[in-house]
Amino acid sequence: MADEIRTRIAPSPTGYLHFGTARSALFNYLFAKQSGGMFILRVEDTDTSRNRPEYDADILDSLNWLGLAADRTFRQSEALPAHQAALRAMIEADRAYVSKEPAKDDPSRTVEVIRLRNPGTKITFTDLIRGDITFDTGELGDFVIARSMNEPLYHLAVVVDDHDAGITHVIRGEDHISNTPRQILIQEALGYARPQYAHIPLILAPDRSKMSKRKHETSLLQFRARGYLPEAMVNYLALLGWHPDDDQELFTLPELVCAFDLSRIQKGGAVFDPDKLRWFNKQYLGQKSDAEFAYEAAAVLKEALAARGVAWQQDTGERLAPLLRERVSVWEDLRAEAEAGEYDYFFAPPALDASILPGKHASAQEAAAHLSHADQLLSSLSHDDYAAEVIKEAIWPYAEEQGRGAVLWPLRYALSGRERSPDPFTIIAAIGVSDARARIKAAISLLVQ
RNA sequence: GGCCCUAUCGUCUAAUGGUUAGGACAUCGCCCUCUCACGGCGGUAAUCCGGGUUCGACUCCCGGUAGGGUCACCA
Repeated sequence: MADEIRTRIAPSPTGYLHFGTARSALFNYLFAKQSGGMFILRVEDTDTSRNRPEYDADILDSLNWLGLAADRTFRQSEALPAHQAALRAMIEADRAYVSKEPAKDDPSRTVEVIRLRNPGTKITFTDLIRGDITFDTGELGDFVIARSMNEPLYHLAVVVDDHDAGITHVIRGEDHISNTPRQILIQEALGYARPQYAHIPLILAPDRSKMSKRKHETSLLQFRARGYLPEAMVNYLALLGWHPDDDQELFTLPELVCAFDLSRIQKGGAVFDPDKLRWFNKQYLGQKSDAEFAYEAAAVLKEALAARGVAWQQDTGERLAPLLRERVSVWEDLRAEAEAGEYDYFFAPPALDASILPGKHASAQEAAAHLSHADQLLSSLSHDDYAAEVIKEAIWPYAEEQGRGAVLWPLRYALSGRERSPDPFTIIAAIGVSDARARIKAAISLLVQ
């Protein structure tokens, strides 16, 4: 298919996959897929001094995790013969030449590098996002395209590989704009057709500088480990620099494929906003089935509680997990809260502070009386395992009559030992009636002593 | 510094000559409520500056200013 659209992403395995690269991958994927084209991954592994196998694996893992698996995968190092052939052709045609010059690291030694014979023309290319961009290539000089016949450099390798793979559209970060004229010069020396270019804006740090691995969290792996969902990542990244023609914000990957439009990509850089990512993550967490959510929440809780030595009870855990639905945006939040002891009281009686126990609406005496009455009401429930609604029905009329604050605060505090927590009925449903009554009795004795 | 790119609420953005400049996140307030969370309702908040062009500029042109990118025998 001569007019099939082919795009590519070309990361180098010198670090964990950066989410800027992930967004480039997403845009390339969307653009190719919406016309039934091909999305190609080329691992640029020619810098042997900086490559690491684990980074190579991480690129693949991360792309798969996002659902952006490539149709074909290449390693740039495999294309050395093609690079050499291109170099020979250029030298033969006198579009490049071997230059003997002092070595950079050791000027006393002479080396041979291969330089492009730069015609120094003005190059204008049409960027699909920014329009025509013109460079005067005379300023570039006869730049080096290979360290030797066996060591092609970036610009040469990119041009040859893109050509050989039949890449029709180069969609990449804005930081490559100034690389484009060099690559066009090489294309012209080789007699290759020019692909279409689209330079997408960069993802910026809050100070509007380029995100750096040093100062910011940029690896996709890290977001995954913190409990972000791939759907949220994809959705957020898509909207960072692109916008549909209406106000829709929630998109699945297939929906993005349909809605995506290169011409609606923003020109200016976009500041990464963790809060909005969290919001997206919450939306997708909310779409999980109850069973799936509870299973994953329980796993996070269990691990965190084990770390602080709190004995996990499976039945309580299973009743607690669904309650977390509206309280979690990202799994790491839940983990952090659990590790800080926020959920201990579901598994062990809390320590109580007698001065807080009565709350604002009741004296110590009144609170004790209310607790005692609540205990009595609970005693009418014959077994342990009731839904929160049933427990509420048992206690609510009394609370209405006596003042909700006066009854419910002491009750809730007696059960949780916390000034902030879910409502008492929910807690009782999770820990069981008999356990709840034991805590209430303990609270009463604290008040009357 | 040279070259290149960019410029709408705090942030992501909509509006491609005529809108009370719209939406989302964040934020604030109110409601719900024993507390927290969730939810509902509402508010604050923006066209970088200066010139043109035009009956009319967020929108087009020019000039400033600001920010960013890039200037390797790295990718």
